[in-house]
Amino acid sequence: MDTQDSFPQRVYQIIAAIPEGHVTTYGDVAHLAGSPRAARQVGGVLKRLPEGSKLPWHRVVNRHGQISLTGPDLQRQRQALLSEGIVVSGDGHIDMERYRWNY
DNA sequence: GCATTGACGTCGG
DNA sequence: CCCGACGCCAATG
Repeated sequence: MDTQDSFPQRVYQIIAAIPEGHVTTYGDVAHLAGSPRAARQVGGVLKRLPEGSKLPWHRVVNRHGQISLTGPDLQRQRQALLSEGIVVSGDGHIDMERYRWNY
């Protein structure tokens, strides 16, 4: 067990705390993780997510309320969000005023 | 330990 | 409103 609350581990906990049907931004997660300027790192960590992680990484979008991913990954995230009852445009636009969540 | 990368954010034109 | 450039910070090689 890693008693060290390293950055990625904190990110995991924060994302795991996002209620279903809601989303948050990389900047918010980074801020909650203790580094408000490490928004890139949040994405970097999620990109290299270890296999088996059940984290709802699809509930994390950029501050524009749009999915930052591209290609098949974008569509995968979009489908996941739709499955949670979140309305997502074909380009990945989400109504942040309605779904944005923060601790 | 150094150099490169990147699922972001903010500013300027 | 759209595009380009810079900055930030931690992970990865």
